[in-house]
Amino acid sequence: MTTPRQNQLLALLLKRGQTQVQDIAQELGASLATVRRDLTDLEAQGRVERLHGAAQIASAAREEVAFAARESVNARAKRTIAATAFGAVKPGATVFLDASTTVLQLVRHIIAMDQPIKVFTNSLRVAQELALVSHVDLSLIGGRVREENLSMVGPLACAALNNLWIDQLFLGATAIDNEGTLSSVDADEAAVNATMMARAAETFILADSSKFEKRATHAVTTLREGHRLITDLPPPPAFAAHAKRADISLTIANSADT
Amino acid sequence: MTTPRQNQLLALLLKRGQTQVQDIAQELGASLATVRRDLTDLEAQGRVERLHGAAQIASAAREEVAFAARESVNARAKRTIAATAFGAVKPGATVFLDASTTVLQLVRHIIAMDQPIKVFTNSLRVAQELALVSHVDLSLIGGRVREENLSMVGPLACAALNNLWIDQLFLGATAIDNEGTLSSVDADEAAVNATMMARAAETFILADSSKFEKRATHAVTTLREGHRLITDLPPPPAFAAHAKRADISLTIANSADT
DNA sequence: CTTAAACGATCAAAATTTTGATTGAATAAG
DNA sequence: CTTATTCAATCAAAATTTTGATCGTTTAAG
Repeated sequence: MTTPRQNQLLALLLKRGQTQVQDIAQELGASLATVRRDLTDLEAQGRVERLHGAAQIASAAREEVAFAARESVNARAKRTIAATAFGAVKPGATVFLDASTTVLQLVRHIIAMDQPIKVFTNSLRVAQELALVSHVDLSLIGGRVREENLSMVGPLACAALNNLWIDQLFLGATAIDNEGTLSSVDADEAAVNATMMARAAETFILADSSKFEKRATHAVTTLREGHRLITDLPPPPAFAAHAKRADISLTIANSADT
Repeated sequence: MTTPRQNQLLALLLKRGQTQVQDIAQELGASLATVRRDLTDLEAQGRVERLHGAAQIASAAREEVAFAARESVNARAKRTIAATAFGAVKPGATVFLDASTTVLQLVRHIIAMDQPIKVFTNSLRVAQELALVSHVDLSLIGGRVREENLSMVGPLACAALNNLWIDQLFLGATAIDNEGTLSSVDADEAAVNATMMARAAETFILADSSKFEKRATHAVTTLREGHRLITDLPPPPAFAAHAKRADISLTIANSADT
Protein backbone atom coordinates (compact mmCIF):
# COMPACT_ATOMS: atom_id res chain seq x y z
CA MET A 1 0.00 0.00 0.00
CA THR A 2 2.67 2.50 1.00
CA THR A 3 6.35 2.17 0.22
CA PRO A 4 9.00 2.80 2.88
CA ARG A 5 9.80 6.11 1.26
CA GLN A 6 6.15 7.13 1.39
CA ASN A 7 6.11 6.29 5.07
CA GLN A 8 9.18 8.45 5.54
CA LEU A 9 7.37 11.20 3.72
CA LEU A 10 4.33 10.91 5.98
CA ALA A 11 6.57 10.92 9.05
CA LEU A 12 8.28 14.04 7.78
CA LEU A 13 4.97 15.81 7.26
CA LEU A 14 3.79 14.79 10.69
CA LYS A 15 6.96 16.23 12.21
CA ARG A 16 7.20 19.42 10.18
CA GLY A 17 3.58 20.13 9.33
CA GLN A 18 3.21 21.89 6.00
CA THR A 19 6.42 21.35 4.03
CA GLN A 20 7.77 22.54 0.69
CA VAL A 21 8.03 19.91 -2.03
CA GLN A 22 11.65 21.01 -2.56
CA ASP A 23 12.50 20.36 1.07
CA ILE A 24 10.81 16.96 1.02
CA ALA A 25 12.85 15.94 -2.02
CA GLN A 26 16.09 17.01 -0.36
CA GLU A 27 15.23 15.32 2.93
CA LEU A 28 14.33 12.01 1.27
CA GLY A 29 17.17 12.09 -1.24
CA ALA A 30 14.74 11.66 -4.11
CA SER A 31 13.98 13.72 -7.19
CA LEU A 32 11.14 16.21 -7.43
CA ALA A 33 9.37 13.95 -9.91
CA THR A 34 9.45 11.05 -7.47
CA VAL A 35 8.20 13.15 -4.60
CA ARG A 36 5.37 14.43 -6.74
CA ARG A 37 4.40 10.88 -7.71
CA ASP A 38 4.40 9.84 -4.07
CA LEU A 39 2.26 12.82 -3.17
CA THR A 40 -0.20 11.96 -5.94
CA ASP A 41 -0.48 8.43 -4.55
CA LEU A 42 -0.90 9.54 -0.97
CA GLU A 43 -3.40 12.16 -2.02
CA ALA A 44 -5.46 9.48 -3.81
CA GLN A 45 -5.45 7.52 -0.57
CA GLY A 46 -6.64 10.62 1.25
CA ARG A 47 -3.62 10.75 3.49
CA VAL A 48 -2.08 14.06 2.47
CA GLU A 49 -3.33 17.37 1.16
CA ARG A 50 -1.41 19.22 -1.52
CA LEU A 51 -0.97 22.92 -1.91
CA HIS A 52 0.89 24.70 -4.66
CA GLY A 53 4.52 23.89 -3.86
CA ALA A 54 3.90 22.17 -0.54
CA ALA A 55 2.02 19.39 1.20
CA GLN A 56 0.67 18.44 4.63
CA ILE A 57 -1.02 15.55 6.38
CA ALA A 58 -4.70 15.39 5.41
CA SER A 59 -6.89 16.56 8.25
CA ALA A 60 -9.12 13.52 7.74
CA ALA A 61 -6.19 11.13 7.92
CA ARG A 62 -5.08 12.24 11.33
CA GLU A 63 -7.61 9.89 12.90
CA GLU A 64 -8.22 7.42 10.12
CA VAL A 65 -6.24 4.30 10.89
CA ALA A 66 -7.00 0.74 9.91
CA PHE A 67 -9.80 -0.72 12.00
CA ALA A 68 -7.73 -3.61 13.30
CA ALA A 69 -5.00 -1.29 14.47
CA ARG A 70 -7.46 1.02 16.19
CA GLU A 71 -9.03 -1.83 18.08
CA SER A 72 -6.00 -2.31 20.30
CA VAL A 73 -5.43 1.39 20.96
CA ASN A 74 -6.56 2.31 24.43
CA ALA A 75 -8.09 -1.16 24.74
CA ARG A 76 -8.19 -1.01 28.50
CA ALA A 77 -10.08 2.27 28.52
CA LYS A 78 -12.52 0.91 25.96
CA ARG A 79 -13.26 -2.16 28.04
CA THR A 80 -13.91 -0.03 31.08
CA ILE A 81 -16.20 2.27 29.18
CA ALA A 82 -18.08 -0.65 27.65
CA ALA A 83 -18.66 -2.20 31.06
CA THR A 84 -20.14 1.02 32.38
CA ALA A 85 -22.28 1.44 29.29
CA PHE A 86 -23.61 -2.09 29.70
CA GLY A 87 -24.84 -1.11 33.14
CA ALA A 88 -27.13 1.40 31.45
CA VAL A 89 -28.81 -1.15 29.16
CA LYS A 90 -32.46 -1.49 30.18
CA PRO A 91 -34.00 -4.98 30.19
CA GLY A 92 -36.30 -5.49 27.25
CA ALA A 93 -35.08 -2.38 25.45
CA THR A 94 -34.34 -2.08 21.75
CA VAL A 95 -30.71 -1.00 21.46
CA PHE A 96 -28.66 0.16 18.50
CA LEU A 97 -24.94 -0.57 18.32
CA ASP A 98 -22.82 1.39 15.90
CA ALA A 99 -19.66 0.26 14.10
CA SER A 100 -17.03 1.60 16.48
CA THR A 101 -14.39 -0.41 18.29
CA THR A 102 -15.54 0.78 21.70
CA VAL A 103 -19.07 -0.40 21.07
CA LEU A 104 -17.68 -3.74 19.91
CA GLN A 105 -16.49 -4.27 23.47
CA LEU A 106 -20.06 -3.81 24.63
CA VAL A 107 -21.08 -6.77 22.48
CA ARG A 108 -19.22 -9.16 24.78
CA HIS A 109 -21.40 -8.14 27.68
CA ILE A 110 -24.54 -8.57 25.60
CA ILE A 111 -23.50 -12.08 24.61
CA ALA A 112 -23.01 -12.95 28.26
CA MET A 113 -26.28 -11.49 29.58
CA ASP A 114 -29.21 -13.76 30.34
CA GLN A 115 -32.12 -11.58 29.29
CA PRO A 116 -33.55 -11.38 25.81
CA ILE A 117 -32.72 -8.18 23.95
CA LYS A 118 -33.38 -6.62 20.57
CA VAL A 119 -30.30 -5.31 18.82
CA PHE A 120 -30.06 -3.21 15.68
CA THR A 121 -26.69 -2.45 14.15
CA ASN A 122 -24.96 -1.06 11.09
CA SER A 123 -21.81 -3.06 11.81
CA LEU A 124 -20.99 -6.30 10.05
CA ARG A 125 -18.56 -7.07 12.85
CA VAL A 126 -21.27 -6.76 15.48
CA ALA A 127 -23.57 -8.85 13.29
CA GLN A 128 -21.01 -11.63 13.06
CA GLU A 129 -20.65 -11.72 16.82
CA LEU A 130 -24.37 -11.69 17.61
CA ALA A 131 -25.93 -13.58 14.70
CA LEU A 132 -26.14 -16.93 16.46
CA VAL A 133 -26.69 -15.78 20.03
CA SER A 134 -30.12 -17.12 20.87
CA HIS A 135 -31.25 -14.48 23.37
CA VAL A 136 -30.44 -11.71 20.89
CA ASP A 137 -33.02 -10.70 18.30
CA LEU A 138 -30.70 -9.18 15.71
CA SER A 139 -31.57 -6.83 12.87
CA LEU A 140 -29.33 -5.00 10.47
CA ILE A 141 -30.02 -1.79 8.68
CA GLY A 142 -28.86 -2.08 5.10
CA GLY A 143 -26.39 -0.03 3.16
CA ARG A 144 -23.18 -0.02 1.27
CA VAL A 145 -20.41 -1.80 3.14
CA ARG A 146 -17.37 0.34 3.94
CA GLU A 147 -14.26 -1.82 3.84
CA GLU A 148 -12.56 0.44 6.34
CA ASN A 149 -14.58 -0.72 9.33
CA LEU A 150 -17.24 -3.01 7.86
CA SER A 151 -20.02 -0.54 8.58
CA MET A 152 -23.12 -0.03 6.47
CA VAL A 153 -23.66 3.52 5.29
CA GLY A 154 -25.30 5.54 2.54
CA PRO A 155 -28.86 6.35 1.54
CA LEU A 156 -30.08 2.80 2.07
CA ALA A 157 -28.84 2.92 5.66
CA CYS A 158 -30.40 6.31 6.38
CA ALA A 159 -33.71 5.31 4.82
CA ALA A 160 -33.87 2.18 6.97
CA LEU A 161 -33.13 4.18 10.13
CA ASN A 162 -35.94 6.58 9.38
CA ASN A 163 -38.41 3.72 9.75
CA LEU A 164 -37.14 2.75 13.18
CA TRP A 165 -37.55 3.96 16.70
CA ILE A 166 -34.67 3.06 18.99
CA ASP A 167 -34.76 3.07 22.79
CA GLN A 168 -31.04 3.22 23.49
CA LEU A 169 -28.31 4.14 21.04
CA PHE A 170 -24.66 3.38 21.79
CA LEU A 171 -22.37 5.37 19.60
CA GLY A 172 -18.57 5.49 19.52
CA ALA A 173 -17.07 8.92 18.92
CA THR A 174 -14.12 9.71 16.68
CA ALA A 175 -13.60 13.29 17.79
CA ILE A 176 -15.27 15.69 20.24
CA ASP A 177 -14.40 19.36 20.42
CA ASN A 178 -14.91 21.59 23.43
CA GLU A 179 -18.24 22.86 22.14
CA GLY A 180 -19.56 19.30 22.23
CA THR A 181 -19.56 18.78 18.48
CA LEU A 182 -18.96 15.23 17.29
CA SER A 183 -17.18 14.72 14.00
CA SER A 184 -16.15 11.83 11.80
CA VAL A 185 -13.59 11.18 9.09
CA ASP A 186 -16.12 9.83 6.61
CA ALA A 187 -19.01 11.82 5.21
CA ASP A 188 -21.35 8.82 4.84
CA GLU A 189 -20.53 7.59 8.29
CA ALA A 190 -21.26 11.02 9.76
CA ALA A 191 -24.62 11.22 8.00
CA VAL A 192 -25.65 7.79 9.25
CA ASN A 193 -24.59 8.61 12.81
CA ALA A 194 -26.60 11.81 12.76
CA THR A 195 -29.67 9.92 11.57
CA MET A 196 -29.23 7.34 14.33
CA MET A 197 -29.26 10.07 16.96
CA ALA A 198 -32.40 11.59 15.53
CA ARG A 199 -34.18 8.24 15.89
CA ALA A 200 -33.10 7.34 19.43
CA ALA A 201 -34.83 8.14 22.70
CA GLU A 202 -31.59 7.85 24.64
CA THR A 203 -28.13 8.35 23.19
CA PHE A 204 -24.93 7.20 24.86
CA ILE A 205 -21.66 8.46 23.44
CA LEU A 206 -18.74 6.17 24.22
CA ALA A 207 -15.43 7.98 23.92
CA ASP A 208 -12.10 7.35 25.56
CA SER A 209 -10.21 10.42 26.71
CA SER A 210 -8.04 10.57 23.59
CA LYS A 211 -11.05 11.76 21.61
CA PHE A 212 -11.39 15.13 23.35
CA GLU A 213 -10.28 18.41 21.83
CA LYS A 214 -10.23 16.79 18.42
CA ARG A 215 -12.02 17.52 15.20
CA ALA A 216 -12.46 15.46 12.05
CA THR A 217 -13.61 16.66 8.66
CA HIS A 218 -17.31 15.85 8.80
CA ALA A 219 -19.51 17.12 11.62
CA VAL A 220 -22.08 14.67 12.97
CA THR A 221 -24.04 16.76 15.44
CA THR A 222 -23.62 18.80 18.62
CA LEU A 223 -24.39 17.16 21.93
CA ARG A 224 -27.59 18.39 23.52
CA GLU A 225 -29.52 18.10 26.76
CA GLY A 226 -30.12 14.49 27.64
CA HIS A 227 -27.22 13.05 25.72
CA ARG A 228 -24.94 10.95 27.86
CA LEU A 229 -21.21 10.77 27.50
CA ILE A 230 -19.23 7.89 28.97
CA THR A 231 -15.46 8.25 29.09
CA ASP A 232 -12.53 6.98 31.12
CA LEU A 233 -10.85 10.13 32.43
CA PRO A 234 -12.12 13.60 33.35
CA PRO A 235 -12.47 15.64 30.15
CA PRO A 236 -10.78 19.03 29.58
CA PRO A 237 -12.24 21.77 31.83
CA ALA A 238 -13.53 23.71 28.85
CA PHE A 239 -15.60 20.76 27.74
CA ALA A 240 -16.74 19.93 31.27
CA ALA A 241 -17.99 23.47 31.73
CA HIS A 242 -19.87 23.31 28.45
CA ALA A 243 -21.40 19.96 29.35
CA LYS A 244 -22.63 21.29 32.66
CA ARG A 245 -24.24 24.34 31.03
CA ALA A 246 -25.85 22.27 28.28
CA ASP A 247 -27.08 19.61 30.70
CA ILE A 248 -25.13 16.79 29.06
CA SER A 249 -24.70 13.87 31.43
CA LEU A 250 -21.07 12.97 31.99
CA THR A 251 -19.95 9.60 33.39
CA ILE A 252 -16.37 8.69 34.20
CA ALA A 253 -16.14 4.90 33.94
CA ASN A 254 -14.30 3.28 36.80
CA SER A 255 -12.20 0.21 36.06
CA ALA A 256 -13.14 -1.10 39.51
CA ASP A 257 -16.66 -1.97 38.41
CA THR A 258 -15.67 -4.03 35.38
CA MET B 1 -3.56 -9.67 -3.16
CA THR B 2 -4.16 -12.09 -6.03
CA THR B 3 -2.88 -11.68 -9.56
CA PRO B 4 -5.17 -12.23 -12.56
CA ARG B 5 -3.45 -15.55 -13.21
CA GLN B 6 -4.10 -16.62 -9.64
CA ASN B 7 -7.74 -15.78 -10.10
CA GLN B 8 -7.75 -17.90 -13.24
CA LEU B 9 -6.20 -20.68 -11.23
CA LEU B 10 -8.88 -20.47 -8.54
CA ALA B 11 -11.59 -20.42 -11.18
CA LEU B 12 -10.07 -23.50 -12.76
CA LEU B 13 -10.04 -25.37 -9.45
CA LEU B 14 -13.64 -24.39 -8.83
CA LYS B 15 -14.64 -25.83 -12.17
CA ARG B 16 -12.56 -28.98 -12.15
CA GLY B 17 -12.24 -29.73 -8.45
CA GLN B 18 -8.96 -31.50 -7.69
CA THR B 19 -6.57 -30.85 -10.57
CA GLN B 20 -3.06 -32.02 -11.46
CA VAL B 21 -0.34 -29.38 -11.27
CA GLN B 22 0.70 -30.41 -14.78
CA ASP B 23 -2.80 -29.74 -16.13
CA ILE B 24 -2.99 -26.38 -14.38
CA ALA B 25 0.29 -25.33 -15.96
CA GLN B 26 -0.88 -26.33 -19.42
CA GLU B 27 -4.27 -24.66 -18.98
CA LEU B 28 -2.76 -21.38 -17.78
CA GLY B 29 0.10 -21.44 -20.27
CA ALA B 30 2.63 -21.04 -17.48
CA SER B 31 5.57 -23.11 -16.33
CA LEU B 32 5.40 -25.64 -13.51
CA ALA B 33 7.62 -23.39 -11.40
CA THR B 34 5.21 -20.49 -11.77
CA VAL B 35 2.18 -22.60 -10.96
CA ARG B 36 3.92 -23.93 -7.86
CA ARG B 37 4.73 -20.40 -6.73
CA ASP B 38 1.12 -19.38 -7.22
CA LEU B 39 -0.06 -22.42 -5.28
CA THR B 40 2.35 -21.59 -2.45
CA ASP B 41 0.88 -18.09 -2.29
CA LEU B 42 -2.71 -19.23 -2.39
CA GLU B 43 -2.00 -21.91 0.18
CA ALA B 44 -0.53 -19.29 2.52
CA GLN B 45 -3.80 -17.36 2.11
CA GLY B 46 -5.71 -20.51 2.99
CA ARG B 47 -7.53 -20.59 -0.31
CA VAL B 48 -6.26 -23.83 -1.79
CA GLU B 49 -5.06 -27.16 -0.46
CA ARG B 50 -2.11 -28.92 -2.05
CA LEU B 51 -1.67 -32.61 -2.47
CA HIS B 52 1.31 -34.35 -3.96
CA GLY B 53 1.04 -33.45 -7.63
CA ALA B 54 -2.34 -31.76 -7.44
CA ALA B 55 -4.36 -29.00 -5.77
CA GLN B 56 -7.97 -28.13 -4.90
CA ILE B 57 -9.98 -25.35 -3.31
CA ALA B 58 -9.43 -25.37 0.45
CA SER B 59 -12.18 -27.19 2.29
CA ALA B 60 -11.86 -24.59 5.05
CA ALA B 61 -13.27 -22.14 2.55
CA ARG B 62 -16.46 -24.14 2.67
CA GLU B 63 -16.72 -24.08 6.46
CA GLU B 64 -20.23 -23.52 7.62
CA VAL B 65 -22.22 -21.87 10.32
CA ALA B 66 -25.65 -23.31 10.97
CA PHE B 67 -26.47 -24.97 7.70
CA ALA B 68 -23.30 -26.94 7.13
CA ALA B 69 -25.26 -30.10 6.54
CA ARG B 70 -27.40 -28.68 3.78
CA GLU B 71 -24.49 -27.25 1.92
CA SER B 72 -22.90 -30.63 1.37
CA VAL B 73 -26.14 -32.18 0.13
CA ASN B 74 -25.95 -32.44 -3.61
CA ALA B 75 -22.76 -30.34 -3.45
CA ARG B 76 -21.59 -31.50 -6.84
CA ALA B 77 -24.85 -30.51 -8.50
CA LYS B 78 -24.77 -27.14 -6.77
CA ARG B 79 -21.25 -26.46 -7.96
CA THR B 80 -22.19 -27.30 -11.50
CA ILE B 81 -25.27 -25.10 -11.35
CA ALA B 82 -23.30 -22.23 -9.85
CA ALA B 83 -20.68 -22.45 -12.60
CA THR B 84 -23.36 -22.24 -15.27
CA ALA B 85 -25.08 -19.37 -13.50
CA PHE B 86 -21.78 -17.50 -13.30
CA GLY B 87 -21.58 -17.70 -17.06
CA ALA B 88 -24.74 -15.61 -17.21
CA VAL B 89 -23.38 -12.77 -15.09
CA LYS B 90 -23.08 -9.69 -17.27
CA PRO B 91 -19.99 -7.49 -16.84
CA GLY B 92 -20.82 -4.30 -15.02
CA ALA B 93 -24.23 -5.53 -13.90
CA THR B 94 -25.73 -5.04 -10.46
CA VAL B 95 -26.49 -8.52 -9.16
CA PHE B 96 -28.46 -9.70 -6.16
CA LEU B 97 -27.47 -12.89 -4.36
CA ASP B 98 -29.96 -14.48 -2.03
CA ALA B 99 -29.23 -16.54 1.09
CA SER B 100 -29.36 -20.04 -0.37
CA THR B 101 -26.58 -22.60 -0.32
CA THR B 102 -26.54 -22.93 -4.10
CA VAL B 103 -26.04 -19.22 -4.56
CA LEU B 104 -23.23 -19.36 -2.01
CA GLN B 105 -21.31 -21.49 -4.49
CA LEU B 106 -21.69 -18.69 -7.00
CA VAL B 107 -19.86 -16.39 -4.60
CA ARG B 108 -16.64 -18.37 -5.05
CA HIS B 109 -16.70 -17.55 -8.74
CA ILE B 110 -17.33 -13.88 -8.05
CA ILE B 111 -14.36 -13.75 -5.69
CA ALA B 112 -12.17 -15.29 -8.40
CA MET B 113 -13.31 -13.03 -11.24
CA ASP B 114 -11.22 -10.04 -12.22
CA GLN B 115 -13.87 -7.52 -13.21
CA PRO B 116 -15.46 -5.04 -10.83
CA ILE B 117 -19.05 -5.88 -9.90
CA LYS B 118 -21.83 -4.49 -7.69
CA VAL B 119 -23.40 -7.02 -5.39
CA PHE B 120 -26.48 -6.69 -3.19
CA THR B 121 -27.43 -9.47 -0.82
CA ASN B 122 -29.67 -10.38 2.08
CA SER B 123 -27.24 -13.05 3.26
CA LEU B 124 -24.82 -12.49 6.09
CA ARG B 125 -22.81 -15.45 4.82
CA VAL B 126 -22.39 -13.87 1.40
CA ALA B 127 -21.49 -10.59 3.08
CA GLN B 128 -18.76 -12.26 5.13
CA GLU B 129 -17.26 -13.77 2.01
CA LEU B 130 -17.36 -10.60 -0.09
CA ALA B 131 -16.85 -7.81 2.44
CA LEU B 132 -13.13 -7.40 1.85
CA VAL B 133 -12.91 -8.41 -1.80
CA SER B 134 -11.67 -5.27 -3.46
CA HIS B 135 -13.28 -5.67 -6.86
CA VAL B 136 -16.72 -6.15 -5.27
CA ASP B 137 -18.85 -3.15 -4.33
CA LEU B 138 -21.00 -4.75 -1.64
CA SER B 139 -24.31 -3.54 -0.23
CA LEU B 140 -26.68 -5.25 2.15
CA ILE B 141 -30.38 -4.77 2.43
CA GLY B 142 -31.32 -4.63 6.09
CA GLY B 143 -33.73 -6.73 8.07
CA ARG B 144 -34.13 -9.12 10.95
CA VAL B 145 -31.50 -11.86 10.90
CA ARG B 146 -32.86 -15.41 10.71
CA GLU B 147 -30.58 -17.77 12.62
CA GLU B 148 -31.43 -20.74 10.38
CA ASN B 149 -29.55 -19.43 7.35
CA LEU B 150 -28.30 -15.99 8.38
CA SER B 151 -30.58 -14.22 5.94
CA MET B 152 -32.15 -10.81 6.44
CA VAL B 153 -35.93 -10.73 6.16
CA GLY B 154 -38.99 -8.81 7.31
CA PRO B 155 -40.46 -5.41 6.57
CA LEU B 156 -37.12 -3.65 6.75
CA ALA B 157 -35.76 -5.98 4.06
CA CYS B 158 -38.79 -5.54 1.80
CA ALA B 159 -38.76 -1.77 2.21
CA ALA B 160 -35.09 -1.62 1.24
CA LEU B 161 -35.70 -3.77 -1.83
CA ASN B 162 -38.48 -1.50 -2.97
CA ASN B 163 -35.96 1.29 -3.36
CA LEU B 164 -33.67 -0.78 -5.58
CA TRP B 165 -33.57 -1.85 -9.16
CA ILE B 166 -31.60 -5.03 -9.77
CA ASP B 167 -30.20 -6.19 -13.10
CA GLN B 168 -29.71 -9.85 -12.33
CA LEU B 169 -31.20 -11.78 -9.43
CA PHE B 170 -29.85 -15.19 -8.44
CA LEU B 171 -32.28 -17.03 -6.23
CA GLY B 172 -32.02 -20.49 -4.74
CA ALA B 173 -35.25 -22.49 -4.63
CA THR B 174 -36.49 -24.63 -1.74
CA ALA B 175 -39.33 -26.33 -3.56
CA ILE B 176 -40.85 -26.19 -7.05
CA ASP B 177 -44.09 -27.91 -7.95
CA ASN B 178 -45.15 -28.98 -11.43
CA GLU B 179 -47.15 -25.81 -11.96
CA GLY B 180 -43.97 -23.78 -11.52
CA THR B 181 -44.82 -22.41 -8.10
CA LEU B 182 -41.90 -21.74 -5.78
CA SER B 183 -42.45 -22.15 -2.07
CA SER B 184 -40.46 -21.70 1.11
CA VAL B 185 -40.59 -22.95 4.68
CA ASP B 186 -40.53 -19.49 6.19
CA ALA B 187 -43.18 -16.83 5.65
CA ASP B 188 -40.78 -13.89 5.91
CA GLU B 189 -38.27 -15.51 3.60
CA ALA B 190 -41.02 -16.13 1.04
CA ALA B 191 -42.17 -12.53 1.19
CA VAL B 192 -38.64 -11.19 0.73
CA ASN B 193 -38.00 -13.52 -2.19
CA ALA B 194 -41.18 -12.41 -3.90
CA THR B 195 -40.16 -8.78 -3.47
CA MET B 196 -36.73 -9.47 -4.95
CA MET B 197 -38.28 -10.95 -8.04
CA ALA B 198 -40.53 -7.95 -8.46
CA ARG B 199 -37.48 -5.67 -8.46
CA ALA B 200 -35.24 -7.60 -10.83
CA ALA B 201 -34.97 -7.25 -14.59
CA GLU B 202 -33.66 -10.79 -14.93
CA THR B 203 -34.32 -13.61 -12.48
CA PHE B 204 -32.32 -16.83 -12.37
CA ILE B 205 -33.69 -19.64 -10.23
CA LEU B 206 -30.97 -22.05 -9.12
CA ALA B 207 -32.40 -25.41 -8.11
CA ASP B 208 -30.84 -28.84 -8.07
CA SER B 209 -33.04 -31.67 -9.23
CA SER B 210 -34.06 -32.68 -5.71
CA LYS B 211 -36.22 -29.56 -5.47
CA PHE B 212 -38.76 -30.63 -8.10
CA GLU B 213 -42.23 -31.90 -7.31
CA LYS B 214 -41.97 -30.43 -3.83
CA ARG B 215 -44.03 -27.93 -1.93
CA ALA B 216 -43.32 -25.98 1.25
CA THR B 217 -45.79 -24.08 3.41
CA HIS B 218 -45.41 -20.56 2.06
CA ALA B 219 -45.77 -19.77 -1.61
CA VAL B 220 -43.28 -17.30 -3.08
CA THR B 221 -44.54 -16.83 -6.62
CA THR B 222 -45.24 -18.74 -9.79
CA LEU B 223 -42.60 -18.73 -12.50
CA ARG B 224 -43.52 -16.62 -15.47
CA GLU B 225 -42.31 -15.85 -18.93
CA GLY B 226 -38.71 -14.73 -18.93
CA HIS B 227 -37.73 -16.38 -15.68
CA ARG B 228 -34.75 -18.67 -16.07
CA LEU B 229 -34.30 -21.92 -14.26
CA ILE B 230 -30.90 -23.55 -13.96
CA THR B 231 -30.79 -27.13 -12.72
CA ASP B 232 -28.55 -30.16 -13.04
CA LEU B 233 -30.81 -32.89 -14.44
CA PRO B 234 -33.83 -32.84 -16.74
CA PRO B 235 -36.91 -31.96 -14.65
CA PRO B 236 -40.06 -34.15 -14.47
CA PRO B 237 -41.96 -34.19 -17.80
CA ALA B 238 -44.99 -32.51 -16.25
CA PHE B 239 -42.88 -29.56 -15.22
CA ALA B 240 -40.95 -29.46 -18.49
CA ALA B 241 -44.21 -29.29 -20.42
CA HIS B 242 -45.46 -26.48 -18.24
CA ALA B 243 -42.19 -24.58 -18.63
CA LYS B 244 -42.40 -24.84 -22.39
CA ARG B 245 -45.98 -23.56 -22.44
CA ALA B 246 -45.22 -20.71 -20.06
CA ASP B 247 -42.02 -19.73 -21.90
CA ILE B 248 -39.76 -20.30 -18.91
CA SER B 249 -36.15 -20.75 -19.98
CA LEU B 250 -34.73 -24.05 -18.77
CA THR B 251 -30.99 -24.73 -18.60
CA ILE B 252 -29.49 -28.08 -17.67
CA ALA B 253 -26.05 -27.33 -16.29
CA ASN B 254 -23.44 -29.65 -17.64
CA SER B 255 -20.46 -30.48 -15.49
CA ALA B 256 -18.43 -30.84 -18.68
CA ASP B 257 -18.56 -27.16 -19.53
CA THR B 258 -17.48 -26.03 -16.10
C1' DC C 1 -0.83 41.78 -16.71
C1' DT C 2 3.62 39.79 -16.08
C1' DT C 3 6.62 36.38 -14.49
C1' DA C 4 8.79 32.93 -11.75
C1' DA C 5 7.79 28.83 -9.82
C1' DA C 6 5.26 24.48 -9.70
C1' DC C 7 2.80 21.26 -12.23
C1' DG C 8 1.67 16.95 -15.20
C1' DA C 9 3.16 14.32 -19.17
C1' DT C 10 6.60 11.84 -21.59
C1' DC C 11 10.59 8.95 -22.26
C1' DA C 12 14.83 6.42 -21.59
C1' DA C 13 17.72 4.43 -17.98
C1' DA C 14 17.89 1.88 -13.72
C1' DA C 15 16.06 -1.07 -10.33
C1' DT C 16 13.06 -4.49 -9.09
C1' DT C 17 10.06 -8.31 -9.72
C1' DT C 18 8.55 -12.23 -12.23
C1' DT C 19 9.47 -16.10 -14.82
C1' DG C 20 11.27 -20.64 -16.52
C1' DA C 21 15.04 -24.05 -16.68
C1' DT C 22 18.01 -26.80 -13.85
C1' DT C 23 19.53 -28.85 -9.79
C1' DG C 24 19.52 -32.09 -5.78
C1' DA C 25 16.26 -33.44 -1.92
C1' DA C 26 11.75 -35.28 -0.60
C1' DT C 27 7.76 -38.09 -1.39
C1' DA C 28 4.57 -41.67 -2.58
C1' DA C 29 3.74 -45.92 -5.26
C1' DG C 30 5.16 -50.43 -6.38
C1' DC D 1 13.82 -51.04 -0.63
C1' DT D 2 13.65 -49.18 -5.19
C1' DT D 3 12.10 -45.98 -8.49
C1' DA D 4 9.59 -42.53 -10.82
C1' DT D 5 7.64 -38.13 -9.76
C1' DT D 6 7.03 -34.09 -7.33
C1' DC D 7 8.98 -30.63 -4.71
C1' DA D 8 11.76 -26.38 -3.12
C1' DA D 9 15.95 -23.77 -4.03
C1' DT D 10 18.96 -21.39 -7.20
C1' DC D 11 20.10 -18.45 -10.99
C1' DA D 12 20.00 -15.98 -15.30
C1' DA D 13 16.83 -14.02 -18.67
C1' DA D 14 12.64 -11.43 -19.41
C1' DA D 15 9.10 -8.40 -18.10
C1' DT D 16 7.57 -4.92 -15.33
C1' DT D 17 7.93 -1.06 -12.36
C1' DT D 18 10.28 2.84 -10.61
C1' DT D 19 13.00 6.66 -11.25
C1' DG D 20 14.94 11.22 -12.83
C1' DA D 21 15.53 14.59 -16.59
C1' DT D 22 13.18 17.41 -19.84
C1' DC D 23 9.61 19.22 -21.98
C1' DG D 24 5.26 22.54 -22.56
C1' DT D 25 1.33 24.07 -19.54
C1' DT D 26 -0.82 25.85 -15.43
C1' DT D 27 -0.79 28.38 -11.27
C1' DA D 28 -0.29 32.05 -8.02
C1' DA D 29 2.26 36.05 -6.42
C1' DG D 30 3.71 40.66 -7.45
